[in-house]
Amino acid sequence: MATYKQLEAFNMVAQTGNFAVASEQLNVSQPALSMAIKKLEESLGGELFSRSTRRVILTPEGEALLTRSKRLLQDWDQSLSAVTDLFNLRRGSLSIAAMPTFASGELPILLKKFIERYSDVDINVQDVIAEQVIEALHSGRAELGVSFEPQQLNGLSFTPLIDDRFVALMPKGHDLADLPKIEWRQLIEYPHIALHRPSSVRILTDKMLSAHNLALAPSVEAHQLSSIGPMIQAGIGISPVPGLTAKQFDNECFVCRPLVQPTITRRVGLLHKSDKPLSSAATAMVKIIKGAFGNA
Amino acid sequence: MATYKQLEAFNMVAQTGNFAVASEQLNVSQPALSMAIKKLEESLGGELFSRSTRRVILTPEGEALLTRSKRLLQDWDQSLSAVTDLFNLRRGSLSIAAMPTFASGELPILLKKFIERYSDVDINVQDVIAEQVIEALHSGRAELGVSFEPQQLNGLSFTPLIDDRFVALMPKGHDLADLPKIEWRQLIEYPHIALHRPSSVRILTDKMLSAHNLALAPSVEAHQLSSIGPMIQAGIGISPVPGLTAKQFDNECFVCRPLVQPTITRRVGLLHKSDKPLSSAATAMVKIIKGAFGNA
DNA sequence: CGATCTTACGGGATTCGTAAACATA
DNA sequence: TATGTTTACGAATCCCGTAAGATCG
Repeated sequence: MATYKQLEAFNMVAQTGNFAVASEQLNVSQPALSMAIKKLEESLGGELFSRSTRRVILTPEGEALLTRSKRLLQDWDQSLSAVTDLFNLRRGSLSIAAMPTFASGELPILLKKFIERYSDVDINVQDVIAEQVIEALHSGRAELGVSFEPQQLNGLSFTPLIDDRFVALMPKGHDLADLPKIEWRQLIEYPHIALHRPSSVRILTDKMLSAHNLALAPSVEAHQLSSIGPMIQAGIGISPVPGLTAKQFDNECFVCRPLVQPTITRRVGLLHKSDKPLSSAATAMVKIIKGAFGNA
Repeated sequence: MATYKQLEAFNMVAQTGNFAVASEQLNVSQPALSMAIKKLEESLGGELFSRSTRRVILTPEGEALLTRSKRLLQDWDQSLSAVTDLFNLRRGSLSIAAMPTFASGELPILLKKFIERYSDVDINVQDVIAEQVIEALHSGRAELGVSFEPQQLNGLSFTPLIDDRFVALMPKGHDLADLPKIEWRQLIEYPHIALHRPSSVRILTDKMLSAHNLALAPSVEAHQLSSIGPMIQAGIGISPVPGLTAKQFDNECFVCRPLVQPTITRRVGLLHKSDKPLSSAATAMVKIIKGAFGNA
C-alpha cells in the first residue's frame, strides 16, 4: 500500500526532476528517497519516472499520479489539521443554552474570558427559559446548558454551580425593608406579585409553601420575571423571586431580603448529555465556568 | 503523522463501536488496534473516542474526523487504483497516428489483437498522410506513429518495421507482366502514372532516379495513391508505387513486380517522441506491432 | 466476576543512512 | 570523467502479537 511519505517523495521528485535535490528538500538521504519511489512503483505496478541519470521525467502514468497525489496530500493535510484545530480550539463551535438570569447575569463575563482565549471558536448562545434549556440539550441544539437542576436527569449530567435562594424583592421604603430576613408568612400579608402557574418557579414555591401550610395570594400574576420589576417599582406590591433574578434589579430603587421559613433554594448548575462526550470547546468552557464558581 | 492504517482502524472502530470486533474485521490483534488509535489520537492532539470499557463512542472531534476520514480513504483508494489500472491496462487511452497504407493495411488486425487483450483501453486512430503522422507526434495528438522514416528525427525515435520497396503496378496482361523483375528504364518506356511533385513519395523517386540518369515522364499525375488503381485498371498506364500501397490492389485484376535498378526502398517504422516515455498502453501496442513484424 | 480496553515486552518487518557500485553524457 | 542514481548492508525505528494488568458494569 502506498504511504503518505511515498506520495510526498514522488511529488517532490516530480516537481524538481531530480532525486538529489528532492532528497534535500525532504530531509532524507538520496538512497532513502530512491527506495521510497521504488516501493511506490512496485505497489502501483509500473514505473512512474523514466530515469536516465541525467534526466528524471514522468511517465504518462506518473503524470496521472501527480495530478491525483497533489490533491490527495492536500486533502489529507487539510482534513487532519482541521481536526487538530478542533482539539486546540483554533476552530470549532460551542453552543450553550442558558436560562435568562444566567445568560444576562454571569454568562457575559465568562463568554468574554472564553473569547479572549479561544477567539477562533464560534459561539452560539441560546438565551431561553429554564425548561427550554433542557429541551435544547436533548435535541442537540445546545451542547452545554446552564439551568436549574431538573427533577429527573433523563440522560443529562448536572454539576451544581450555585444555590439560588428565593428573596423578597420590594421597593425602597417598603414596610419589610428594614428586616434582615423576611418570612414567607410575612410576605403573604402584603400585596404581592408572582409568576403564573405553568412556570416552574411558581410550581416550586407553591409546593414548598403548601408543606408549611402557606399559600400565595398574588394580586398580580406575571409571565416574565423581567416584567415584575417595573410592577414593584410602580408600587403594586412585593414579589418572591429567585436571588439570581433579583440581581438584575440590584440598584437604588429596590431592596432585596432573604426569604426564610421555609428557605427555598434551587440549585443552578451546568448540564450536558451524559452519554455524549463533550467537545474540547465545551470542556474549555466548563472549566472556565467551574473556575468562576470555585468548583474547579 | 497520521497513517492510512490508523484512519482505517479509526473508521472501523467508529463503525462498530467496539475495539474487539473492529480488530477482527481488520485482521489485527486488539492491542495493536488500541495502539493504532492511541497513536492517531496523539498525532491529532486529543481523544477521538470516549472509552468506558462497556461503550466506545465518538467525541465531537471524532465525529468530525469520521466524516473526513471516510472521504479521505475513499479518495486515496480510488486515486491509487486508477494509476494501477493504467499500468495494468484496465484503463487509459492510446492514440496512434498511421499513414493510410498502414492504417488500412496491417493496422486493423493489430488493433484487433490489442482490443481483445486490453478491452478497457480507449483507442484513438488517426489515419493521416505520412507527413501528418510526424506532426501528430510533435503536437502530442498522437503518442505512437507509423510512417516512413523521416529525414531528420527531430526528437523522434524511429524503429524500423518493414522495408517498403517500389513495385510496378500494372493491369493483368501488360507487356511487362511476365517479367519477374522490372527495371525503371523499362517502366519509363511505357505510359505511366505518378504522384504529383509535392508528394514525398514522388520527391524520393525523382531524387533516386536522377542519380541513375533516369526521369519519369508520367502521362498522368495523381494526388492520391488510391486513385491510381482505377487509372491503371482503365488502361491509362502502369505506375511505380510503394509495395505496401500495392497490397491494396492485390487481386486478380492487377500484377505487381519489383522495380530494380535502382531498387528504391523506404523504411517504414514506429515513431514516438524520444524524450517522452511511452505509456503502458503504448508499450503494449509497440510490443504487438513489433511482434507482428518479427522485430520483438 | 465477566467483558473489554490498556500496558508491557519480545520478535519481526520496514526504513533509514553511510559507503560502494553503477550508468550516462 | 563527472554527475547523479541504484545497490549493499548495518542500525535504528516502528509495528505487531502474546501475555498480563486495569477498569467498568
